[in-house]
Amino acid sequence: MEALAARILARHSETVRVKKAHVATMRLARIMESTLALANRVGFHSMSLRDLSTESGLSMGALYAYFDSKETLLLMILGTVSEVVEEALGEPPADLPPPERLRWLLAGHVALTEAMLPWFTFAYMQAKSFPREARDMAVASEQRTEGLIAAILADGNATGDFRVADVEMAAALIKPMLQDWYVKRSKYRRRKVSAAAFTDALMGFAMAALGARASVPA
Amino acid sequence: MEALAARILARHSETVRVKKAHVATMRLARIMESTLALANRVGFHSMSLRDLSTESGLSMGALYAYFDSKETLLLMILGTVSEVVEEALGEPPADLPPPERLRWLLAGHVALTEAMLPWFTFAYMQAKSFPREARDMAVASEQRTEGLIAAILADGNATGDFRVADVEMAAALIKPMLQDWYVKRSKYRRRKVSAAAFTDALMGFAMAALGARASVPA
DNA sequence: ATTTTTCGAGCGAGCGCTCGCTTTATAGAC
DNA sequence: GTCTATAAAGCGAGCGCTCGCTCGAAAAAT
Repeated sequence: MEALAARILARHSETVRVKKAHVATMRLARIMESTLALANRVGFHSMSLRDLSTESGLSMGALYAYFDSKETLLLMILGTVSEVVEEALGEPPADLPPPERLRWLLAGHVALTEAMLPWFTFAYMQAKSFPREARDMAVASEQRTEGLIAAILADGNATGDFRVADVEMAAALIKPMLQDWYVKRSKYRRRKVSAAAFTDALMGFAMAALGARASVPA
Repeated sequence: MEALAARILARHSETVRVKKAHVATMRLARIMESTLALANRVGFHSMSLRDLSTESGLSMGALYAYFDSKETLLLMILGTVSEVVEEALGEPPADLPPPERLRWLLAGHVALTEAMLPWFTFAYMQAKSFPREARDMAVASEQRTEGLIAAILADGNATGDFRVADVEMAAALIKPMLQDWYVKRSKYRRRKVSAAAFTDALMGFAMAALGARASVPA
């Protein structure tokens, strides 16, 4: 969490008015934690900054030393999510054959959303009904993920590992399944499905649908 | 739209204070139209009743003759959606073999969400961050859909049409693909994917993943 | 003439955000 | 170590404004 706060501080150094980095990082971490908890409970829009003040233990004035508007607070979170996704999944290992590269991507996405669950649920749920910039950022990040899937499918068609008629459509169908892991997290928790079990099921489902010649070992 | 308004009137006859049915139906239809348009643009919570007053052409006071609170307005929409889903898809034709019954369900769901797109996007996007009753209603409706899929898969396993290891998991993966049609409607519109094309792609994808012995004709 | 429907100014509450002030941390002089 | 000057960080009442909602009166329908 503090590592993520440090990233935010680096990216928004101009709007954060607190000068000592270690203080700013610690407080930002607490602000993010409180914001995610509150916003995922009642929605970002319904979360008042007085609520956030109470939850985080900082005064109204102190909060505004870390962001200059509620929208900036929103962009801090969305920016962090898309940045982390790009870093963790943006360059699939080209040396792996497509089926294993697909598993790498799916497993990585599941692991990442598991580790940063409140961040991803926030980005998915809140971004829709908010200002242009915020929504564009969320849409771009989703398209990026879909593009990563499509690229692997196209490669797999070329190598003969997959037999996919419409690469874009297949990627468009795989992505919502992948997202379901964090969008409907409580459903899988209730059914006691582990991250590994979900990844295996999704991978098996996708491989069969993609006309893969043989299944890939876990 | 007026047919849907008539249903709402029947279900909320106690809160609607306007007595003449034809007046109430017409106004309710306009209120629903305006609400869906506004809420899908800026979010239900951000939509003020003054906005709704302007958009619908009714005064603040007139609006409150049709619902007693903003939350009731929300429940009117969510209730209509789950009611319509249950009526249209609640009883799959038992005489069809499982693969064709699956196609019936998927095609029906796509057609229904296509015909009532703003209603479904509203239910999906807004319900999350709202009062208990509203959220429970949305969750129950989604579980119902997933249950309908699972029942068909189980039947297909019994007849030998499908070879599905985990029926619940397979249904859990198919549903988000199905929902993607209306949740990400603009994506498919941009790519010029028709409802029929989407249904075919989804059906083909699912059948392959379910280990079906042969494909089903459209 | 009476009921039915619509109207919109107005209410109190709560919103995002500001700003004059207090408290806390830091650093040089002795 | 102690004192003190200065900067850094935090505070919270209060601003202007919009919100959901009400209600007495006007308008329309019967």
